[in-house]
Amino acid sequence: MNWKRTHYCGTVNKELVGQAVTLNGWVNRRRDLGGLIFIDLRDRTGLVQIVCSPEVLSEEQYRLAEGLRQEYVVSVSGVVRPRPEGQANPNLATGEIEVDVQSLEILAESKTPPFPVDRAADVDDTLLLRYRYLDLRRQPLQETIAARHRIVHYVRNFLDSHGFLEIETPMLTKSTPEGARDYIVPSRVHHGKFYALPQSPQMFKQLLMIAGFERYYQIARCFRDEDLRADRQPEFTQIDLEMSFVEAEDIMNLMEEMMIGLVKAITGREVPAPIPRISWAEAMLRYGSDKPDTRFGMEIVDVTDSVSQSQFRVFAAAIAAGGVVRGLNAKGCGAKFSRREIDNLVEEAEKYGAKGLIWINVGEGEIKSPIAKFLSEQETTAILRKLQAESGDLLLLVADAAPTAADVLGRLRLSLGKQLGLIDENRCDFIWVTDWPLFEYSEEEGRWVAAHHPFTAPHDEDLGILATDQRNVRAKAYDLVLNGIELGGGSIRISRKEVQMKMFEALGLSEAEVQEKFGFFLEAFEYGAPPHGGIAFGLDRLVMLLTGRDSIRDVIAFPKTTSAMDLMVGAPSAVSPQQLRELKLNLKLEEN
RNA sequence: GGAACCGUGGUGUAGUUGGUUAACACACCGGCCUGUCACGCCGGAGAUCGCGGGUUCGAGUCCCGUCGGUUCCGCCA
Repeated sequence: MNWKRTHYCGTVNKELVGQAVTLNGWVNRRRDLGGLIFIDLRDRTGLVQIVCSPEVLSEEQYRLAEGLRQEYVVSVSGVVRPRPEGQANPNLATGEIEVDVQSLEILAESKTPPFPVDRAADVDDTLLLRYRYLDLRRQPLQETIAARHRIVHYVRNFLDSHGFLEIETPMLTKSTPEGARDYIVPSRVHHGKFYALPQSPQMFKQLLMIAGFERYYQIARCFRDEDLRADRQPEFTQIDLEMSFVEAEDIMNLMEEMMIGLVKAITGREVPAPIPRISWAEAMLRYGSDKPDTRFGMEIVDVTDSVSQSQFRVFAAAIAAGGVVRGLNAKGCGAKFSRREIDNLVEEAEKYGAKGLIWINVGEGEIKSPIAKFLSEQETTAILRKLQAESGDLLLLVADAAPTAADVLGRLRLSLGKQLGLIDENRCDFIWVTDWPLFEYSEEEGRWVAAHHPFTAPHDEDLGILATDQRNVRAKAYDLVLNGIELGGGSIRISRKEVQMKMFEALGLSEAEVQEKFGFFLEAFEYGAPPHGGIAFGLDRLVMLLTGRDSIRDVIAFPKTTSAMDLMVGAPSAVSPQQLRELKLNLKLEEN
């Protein structure tokens, strides 16, 4: 018997009635009625019912059919026929027909699976991950992994049609000082020396620009040895690209064309072009976040000017220290919230790092607030006007240093937006956040560090203050944000050596350090580096959003647990003494 | 590094105030069953309650530790 399939299970339909077909697949479920056996046969396209009848099959073949169990792999040949009157199954795409089996072959038996493969059950993750190949057989994961393929395929086609070349870069590379903790790999040939797995192909893609490829991309695996989250794995994939002879505009325009097309292709949704843009400073002011969720309003308003002369000590002290007073209007919550609920908001704000949260409950012609008596008539009126307060509203104010006020109100805004059901889950709100600060101050290290990475170009107008006024240097950097989630970011890079040297100087790196870490890179810039820039998107997060999953593990075929273990293969694991000897490594494990 | 929640037959759960025989459904095994589709009916097997220690006459239950999972903070672009 030839066991090779002529059709896929999920594609057998009425048009094939009367035709002989051969199907391959797994036994999803069997219903043995004694003298008649129904089997749902499953392959990656779906299910189809096959019928084994003693009137058609030989005794030997029927006995084979009786022995079938879940997850057996079989090949069946038979004739497609309509189901009898009233026996159609509307829940099945192939529910109007069935296959009358004439011969069957067991290609592989299966042990009873450790968890049900054929139906949704909330099984312990440990078990699902240990038997990941069985979990992957289930419909939702099959669909997600297939969607991931379609997304990558779309991106490859798009970039190919725009002249990009897919070029691989090394996985065994060099540890760099800035950024995340590296995964390191010992060298056997060079004792005591280590490779690092790339956190991103950043320097390589810039070198490819210097090499004259002009347009590069890569579906690049990246590694960061940091603690995991629902949306963070230690190895993840970036859609990474770089272009020469372009400005930020060019990259953003091309990328929004790609993203809008991708969303259309995968979800069928129309996203209107152009994607709105907002500067980082404005995003922080209005949304209190560098990745604003623009699916709802409730924007933050600065009222510092209105209370600059205030006698109220909390306001006066914050302003005297160079801080701000900002607030947001929780529409209708004044009338709706109990005192208890308002107190919870205060507590929440304190958890986010605020010294306190001032609330004003706006009533009909009067206000209720613990600070009502400290504010002058004019101040109150100005605050109400700026926040467009109406009767029934609840105003929430924070007086603090600008970054803290922004952060606290930004988080409160998101939390209230969720709590009040203001977020329309069906919306697909992209926004570009541009003009990021080039530096941020690291309290831990007591110096300015690169906000993005040290190759990001500053704005031309800010070149003069590069090493003197780090706080106010803006970068030619842009992030693409979708529904409050950062999808990716990039920048125009520094392409002149003297600017790069000034950048390192501003970061407080010594000449020797620069030579040791980046010498090869700087040298390349002496041989004709074109102006260039690029961007990288987190593929896993993108797939997660486009398929509506809520964990990155659902979009990676073989993911790791929150403690960075692969429960299927059992990694990480000990290595043999022989391997350690070759590497000249001694383990000095601390007791307990 | 820190916090919270979870861990009971193969799977999902129940298990009262600590009380002696750990319950239910599905899956599994055997029998019956020719139109099922979460097939049905009858019967059966299957658990040292994640692991270690403690309190107690007695621990699935209380306490401590530990391992594993998940979520969050720190960390991470």
